[in-house]
Amino acid sequence: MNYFRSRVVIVEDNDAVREGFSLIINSVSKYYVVNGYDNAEDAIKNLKKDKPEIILMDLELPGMNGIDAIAAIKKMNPNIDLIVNTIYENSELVFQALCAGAAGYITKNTSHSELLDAIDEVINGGAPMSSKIAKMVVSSFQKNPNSPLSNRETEVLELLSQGKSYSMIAQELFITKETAKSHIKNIYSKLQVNSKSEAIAKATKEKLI
Amino acid sequence: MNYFRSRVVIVEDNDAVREGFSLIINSVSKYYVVNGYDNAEDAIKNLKKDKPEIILMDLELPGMNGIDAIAAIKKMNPNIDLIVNTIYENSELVFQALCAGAAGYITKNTSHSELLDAIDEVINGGAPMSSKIAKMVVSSFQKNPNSPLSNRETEVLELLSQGKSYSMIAQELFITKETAKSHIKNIYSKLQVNSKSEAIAKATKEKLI
DNA sequence: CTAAATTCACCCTGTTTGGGGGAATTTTAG
DNA sequence: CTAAAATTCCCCCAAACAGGGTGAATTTAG
Repeated sequence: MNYFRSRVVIVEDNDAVREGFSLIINSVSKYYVVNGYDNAEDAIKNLKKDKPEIILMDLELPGMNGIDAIAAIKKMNPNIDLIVNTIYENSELVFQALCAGAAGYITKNTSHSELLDAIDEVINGGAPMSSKIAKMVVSSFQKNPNSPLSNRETEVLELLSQGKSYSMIAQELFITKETAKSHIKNIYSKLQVNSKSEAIAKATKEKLI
Repeated sequence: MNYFRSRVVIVEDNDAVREGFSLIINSVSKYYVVNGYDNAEDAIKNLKKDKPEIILMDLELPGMNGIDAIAAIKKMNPNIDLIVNTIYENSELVFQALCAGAAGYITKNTSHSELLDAIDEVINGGAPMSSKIAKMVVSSFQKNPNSPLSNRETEVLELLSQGKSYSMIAQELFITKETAKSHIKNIYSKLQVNSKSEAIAKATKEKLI
């Protein structure tokens, strides 16, 4: 009778929490917790046997950390959807987890029904996120409004970041190469860098472009 | 008695849809639709008078388009939260809207209760997104698994993208400058580019790094 | 085990970039 | 109106980069 239930694996080092999740998830007929692990290594070792469609993953684990585990699992089987479930709302961790391949990221203050909603979401091809996480993710697209660069400088930097040379930039902006160079010099001085790629790196990091 | 109700403005060119939204939003005591517009220009003109906390914005509008309107409104008052409400699930538009400053993005097949939930979400500092949109946004963080580059080449490219020079890359990887150069030449050939910044631009676009 | 791919290394030459100046005109903000 | 910022243009020189070619040791995949 488990033929039509989605297979879920839980990786969570706190036994009480892990067993709690199991009960919640098994309480609905759509899902079925095939196994729970208190570390990533064991979960990975049994991947082929467990054949989960979904993994609920803690980040703070003994031994291999959750981020590396996500990358490893995604490499073994890209079809598995991983939902991070952690106390951390630290932006570094969130982006690392998503880059590693997490499909969703929910924090531990989530209610039982929201946990089940999150699983429903990934099953339906969505990306469940807690409120704060979603905000962080969306904000990461938005430019820094306090850019030290002038409009023209930003325009030049934008073209630089597209891989354009001085002369190509000059052409596109209908100015001479020397003027483009002058803008670039000013950009370097404002950003305190001294090369194209450094400028692009810094501008990307600070969301100036 | 409207003192404690959040002020909402609706920008939507379809009269029936706009009036429908008004009814739904006004049906809950937390919100209050101060005004509805069938174009962005009028909405912007009346921003100071309307003083909305939230704007529900269509993208397909006569005259100024929704993306530019979002940017303009955010520039005038960064505190206003904009929720895009559109039929488009096109990735270009989604990212443009978020880059312009949208706090949320929901598609038009959303139910009345989900619309109200979305407004609740932004009020609480979240970023409401339809399922597909959230997936697109999260996927945008993930690397392309079919990179033509070798591991070493990816490593070199990563350092390039951080603004490092040939010699710095050589140092960090414990190889000679000439070897680093050799890798970079191979990268250029594989990506069909011929400069650092072009390589970075292409690699970023194709999510190779 | 063999072929292919990756990693490493060197040389030479021409182009692009970066750092140092200086200077005029137009816009913007107080 | 006026001072500051932004935008435009120019020159010279040194350093970094790109393109060409060559060759060998080491891993990886079939």
